[in-house]
Amino acid sequence: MKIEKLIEEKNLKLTSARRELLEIFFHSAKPLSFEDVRSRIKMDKATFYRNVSKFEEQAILGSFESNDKKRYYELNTLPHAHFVCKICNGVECIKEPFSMSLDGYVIEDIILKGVCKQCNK
Amino acid sequence: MKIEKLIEEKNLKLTSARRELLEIFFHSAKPLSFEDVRSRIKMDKATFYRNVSKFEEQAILGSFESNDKKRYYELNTLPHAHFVCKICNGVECIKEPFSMSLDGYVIEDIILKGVCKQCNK
DNA sequence: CTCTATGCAAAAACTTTGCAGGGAT
DNA sequence: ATCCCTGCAAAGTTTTTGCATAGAG
Repeated sequence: MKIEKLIEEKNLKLTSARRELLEIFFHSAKPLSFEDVRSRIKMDKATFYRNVSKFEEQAILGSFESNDKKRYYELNTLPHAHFVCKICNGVECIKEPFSMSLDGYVIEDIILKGVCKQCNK
Repeated sequence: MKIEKLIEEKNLKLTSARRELLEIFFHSAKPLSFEDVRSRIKMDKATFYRNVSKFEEQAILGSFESNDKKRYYELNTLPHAHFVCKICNGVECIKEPFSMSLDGYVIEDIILKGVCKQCNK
């Protein structure tokens, strides 16, 4: 199974906390904050943050800071942009691939801020 | 002078704290955090945050959350993108205008994340 | 058995709020 | 004189760290 493989490749120990955490990310279409994860499973915040940090170091997860002072994490898949709504604070992945270039800079992520479809009605 | 005019237009009182704060923003090429402002003038954090919030309500300032958990503020000028470096946490304004559109969404700001020119060497 | 991971509690970092006194109009 | 603004202190939020115990390999 992919979780076992992923953990083994990175020389980490597969604990039940890590399995549950990765399961959640594998099944989520959106980036998730600690609060989001916590609403799905009981996990100590220290365990959450230590694990997502480790997973980021290992390039399993990526993250960004939203408008609401929370950090959102997601699996490192294809590069794509994110949309953060300033009304509802919702976070969405934008499928369309981005291609923006700036001499001398490495662009790894794009965060678009504004008003989402829902709140725009 | 423009500061007096701006404050009067918005029906606010012109205090010395507000004058100093706006002077700093008028003379800065980059968005600034409380820490940045604090290194230039002595101002209580409550005063800083209450003022920048008020200025944001009045559309005098705009802001965004960076990678370092700090909020950066700047004068509301022409829409432009920002670059946040994940190595040095530096924030820069990107002059080139952006044009990105997504059906149903209102895009007001774009934050590019990655590695800046300096750190890329 | 050894070494890393977990959970709890306390601390850290940034921002917000309450309150009494001060200043702008 | 009135009403808004300021500074200090305390509280609120999210994330990090210390430490003893538990669990994976």
